Amino acid sequence: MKTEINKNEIIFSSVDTLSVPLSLDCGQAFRWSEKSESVWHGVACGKAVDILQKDDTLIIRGTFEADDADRWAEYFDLNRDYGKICERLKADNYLKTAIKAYPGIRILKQEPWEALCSFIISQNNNIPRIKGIIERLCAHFGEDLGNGDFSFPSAEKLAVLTVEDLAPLRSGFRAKYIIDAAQKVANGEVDLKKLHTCDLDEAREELIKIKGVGAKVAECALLYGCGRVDAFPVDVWVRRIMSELYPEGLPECTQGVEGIAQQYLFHWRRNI
DNA sequence: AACCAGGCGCATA
DNA sequence: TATGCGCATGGT
Repeated sequence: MKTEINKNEIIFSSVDTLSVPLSLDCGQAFRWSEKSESVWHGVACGKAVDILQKDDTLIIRGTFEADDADRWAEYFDLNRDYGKICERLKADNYLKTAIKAYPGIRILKQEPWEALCSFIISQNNNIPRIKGIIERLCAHFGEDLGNGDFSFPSAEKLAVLTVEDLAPLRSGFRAKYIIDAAQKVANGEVDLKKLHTCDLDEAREELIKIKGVGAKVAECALLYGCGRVDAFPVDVWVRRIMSELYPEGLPECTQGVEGIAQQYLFHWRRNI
C-alpha cells in the first residue's frame, strides 16, 4: 500500500481486500450516503469528506493536515491483512459463501463515543430510522461543519442535556439511555480509552454500567469503536445464523477475528 | 393493518 | 439463572 496526502486529498493505492460501498453500507456505520454514482459522503474522523474507490485505489476528499492520513488508514483498518484473514475464514463453507458474495467488507474504526451512542440508538430499531435519529442528533447538537454537515456531538455536550432536550430526535425510550451514557462517559465513570487495550471481559463490564447498554450494544461499541475484532455482537440476524448454521457454536477459523466473521455473515444473511 | 426492528430493564418464579 | 413483557417510533 502507498499513501499520498495533500491539502484536499488522501490517496491510498494498492489497497488489498477493500470495498468502499460494502464497508460503508453494511450496517456498521450510519452516517454515510452515496451522494452521486460511487461517491460516498459523510462525516468521520472529525471531517466532512467524499470517498471514492477506483479499483484498488481509495480516495478521500476533504480538507486535511499532514497527520490526517494515519487516522483514515486506521478508519478503514488498512494495516490489517484482510486478505489473509478472509482466506482463513473461508475454511468454513458458509463464511466462504458470504465472503464471495460480499468481498471487501472491512471493520471501520469509528470514534468510540460515536459507536457507543449509535448502537444505543440501534436497539429494537431499524436501520433507516437509526440513520434518521443520528442525523437529527448531529444536526441539533453537533458542530456545524458547513455545507449541511455536522460533527457527532461529544459526550460532554450531551451530558448537560435532559430527555426533553432530545425530544426532536424522536428516539423514543432511548433518549434516557443516551443521556446516561453521555454523563457516565463525560464524568469518567466509564473510561472509553482503556477499552482498546484492557481485558475484553473487563471492557464489557465497564460498558454495561450504562443504562441501555447490554451485551449486544457493548459488543458493537467494542468492535466498531475500539478496534476489538474479537468482539462478537449477536443481534436478531446473527441469532438466526447461529441457530440455523452453527448450533454447536462458531467454527474454529473465526478465533480472534469473530467480529470480522460476524460482519460478513450479518450482511449476507440480511440480504438473502 | 399488523408486525417487526443490529435490545434492554425490570418483574416474576 | 431463566423467561416474558413493555417500551417509542416508524419502516415495510
